[in-house]
Amino acid sequence: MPKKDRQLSGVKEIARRANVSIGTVDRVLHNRNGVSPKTRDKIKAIIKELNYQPNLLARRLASKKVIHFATLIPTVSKDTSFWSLPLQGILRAEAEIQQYNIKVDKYFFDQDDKASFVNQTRKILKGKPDGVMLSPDFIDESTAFTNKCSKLGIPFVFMDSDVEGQKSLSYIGPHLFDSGYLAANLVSYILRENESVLLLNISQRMYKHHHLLRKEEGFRAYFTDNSLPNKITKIDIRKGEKLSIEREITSVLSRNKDIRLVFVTNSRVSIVAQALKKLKKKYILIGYDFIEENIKALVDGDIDFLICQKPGEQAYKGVMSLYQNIVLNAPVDRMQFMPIDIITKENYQFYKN
Amino acid sequence: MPKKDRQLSGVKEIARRANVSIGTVDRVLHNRNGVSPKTRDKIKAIIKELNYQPNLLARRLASKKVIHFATLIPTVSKDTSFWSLPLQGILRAEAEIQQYNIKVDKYFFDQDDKASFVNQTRKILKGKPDGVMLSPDFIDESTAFTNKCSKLGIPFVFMDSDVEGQKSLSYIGPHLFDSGYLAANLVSYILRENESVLLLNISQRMYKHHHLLRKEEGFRAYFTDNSLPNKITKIDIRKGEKLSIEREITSVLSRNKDIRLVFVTNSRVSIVAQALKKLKKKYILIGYDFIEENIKALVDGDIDFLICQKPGEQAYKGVMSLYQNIVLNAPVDRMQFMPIDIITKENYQFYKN
DNA sequence: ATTTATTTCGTGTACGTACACACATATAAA
DNA sequence: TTTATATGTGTGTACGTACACGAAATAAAT
Repeated sequence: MPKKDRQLSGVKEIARRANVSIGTVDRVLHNRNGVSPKTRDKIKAIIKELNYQPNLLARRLASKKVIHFATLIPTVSKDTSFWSLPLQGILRAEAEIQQYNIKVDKYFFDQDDKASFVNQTRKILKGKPDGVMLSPDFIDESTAFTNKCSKLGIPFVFMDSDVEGQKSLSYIGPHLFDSGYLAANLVSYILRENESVLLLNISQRMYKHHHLLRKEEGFRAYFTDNSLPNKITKIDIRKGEKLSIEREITSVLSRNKDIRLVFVTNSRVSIVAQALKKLKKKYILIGYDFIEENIKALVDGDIDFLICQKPGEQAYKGVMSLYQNIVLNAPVDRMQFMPIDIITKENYQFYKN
Repeated sequence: MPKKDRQLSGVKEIARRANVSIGTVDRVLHNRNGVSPKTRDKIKAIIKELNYQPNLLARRLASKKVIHFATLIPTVSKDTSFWSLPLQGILRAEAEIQQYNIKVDKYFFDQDDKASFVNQTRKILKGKPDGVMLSPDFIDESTAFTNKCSKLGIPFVFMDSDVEGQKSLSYIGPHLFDSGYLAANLVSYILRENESVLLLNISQRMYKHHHLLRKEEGFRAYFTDNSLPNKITKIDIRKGEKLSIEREITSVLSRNKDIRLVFVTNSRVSIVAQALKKLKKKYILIGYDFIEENIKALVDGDIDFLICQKPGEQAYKGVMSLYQNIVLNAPVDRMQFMPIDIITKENYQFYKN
């Protein structure tokens, strides 16, 4: 009886009911030609009637064709090693699903070169992938790209940062607002009433600025929600070289003697650490991301807290979400926010990414 | 070359290297006897060397044996239809995975009868399931049960409520504290300064009380965090019958004329709605759960807000998590908090569970 | 009518694993 | 020495689907 149950669907059963061979059923299932309209309609009707759901495991096993995923992330650059972890996550996911005849084509772009991004998206489309995961750093260009994907029926997921309004399968990354909010919560425990905060938005890249703003919003929201009395001094730094950054910071700090805590809204915090080190006064320093330079500064006591999002996990989940959805046809959460972790000198060694 | 790549692992390759047949390899893989210690060791070494990962798709396809999941949730009782939605979620998950030779055995217990719970857990263990999903309503009994599961190597997931400290695969359910916090946020928009709140914990079942307390904590935390001036009057009601509930409520309200908003920490809110209806004064009423009685009261304007957690989704995810982990061997998030939704008269019809 | 295209369909093999069965060899009992 | 019983190993078929190949049926051309 259980045997029969299973037999009751499947190509064989369809073939039996339609008085044809499974080969013919297979042809209509894949919209291949070589089937007369009459039998095609008949088979289609039976498929509908039985509500046939192909066995995805068997399908993947038997299929000759390789499924291609494309990933598009920044290259690991000198000024931040951030992207090496996501790459590892991608590799880990690939190792896991490669046995199912899935290949992950890895594309990289230069964060400072919009053209390289566009260039890579072109290459990706040329490769006709079955799914795409990208870090949509350049918003307009990402939008143009994912629009094309939508048109071509290629599912895509965003990682690390989101572009709202796009029909992405999923977003996997930090909840920017919340992570700013959390940072402020941390700050509230540390700061005394008469002390104030320096909030630093350091980004050469204009297009990334809205990320920082989200975090800033969250940060300020906490202050408002809890009516904290502390002043927040904010400066935007658009330069790249250390020296001018240091100069700006030193200048602000000398003007605002009540500042005891510096909050950097992104991973550039290690540069700030170096700047603060040269000053006599000891500042509390909070910033983002579990990257080499920052860990080093954390160990040295030059950074007090790092707020992290397991970047490797993010990328891993991104690829696996494609697998879940495309291969296994399983639903995937539209929003997959990564947990927000607080890393200190004491616990960083236990932080597995 | 790609063909070879795939060939390079798999039982066939192992067999080739060990100069045995795949049958023998199969025997060591499954720890079946009938293999000489010498060849067994040899094969084991090769398996390790190749870091052989069985093709799970093929395995499931070929396996004769049915995988059994057991689910344990309350029966749909008269006083709350809450559990019909999770049941539907379970059914939906089952429909999706049943083609992979997976069966879901559904067990139910009476929420008012601890013995029935214990009884069902016994039955479950007798059935030797490959995975279990349960709503751990009775904490001690659940702990005893899941401890046995751990000992037997049976993975389990908690749904709807969590028991901390257990080695569960995952918890899928609401974030109780946050949902209370959110409720308070809602309240803060509604209440004027001189008005106050009535907080109602209605539960006959003592063991469920800590759930309500978590929500209450969250609720109060928001008031503290934002230093809201409004008074919170709280009463615990331990009765079951409507009449005495109504009497208690009426009594408190008559004593506290400044109350304009009633917050019920669970799904029993529809009973409160009926009580409030009889009074002249119009109260704002907020409660929990998308169940029939509550929806009706919502439509009638007797409840203003319902805070929900997509109970069907919860159960669906619970079963699917077992599938992910046990069948596909994919990692599963330890904590899967459901989004907290706010339902009103205006949007309830669009709330798909 | 016969040949030749063309359309339509069936058959066989493969994917990687599970498992029943058959067979061989070795050891024990007759 | 023969028969029985372990013990070890190989072979074949199945799971549900994909796809190449070839056969049959039909249509078009001669």
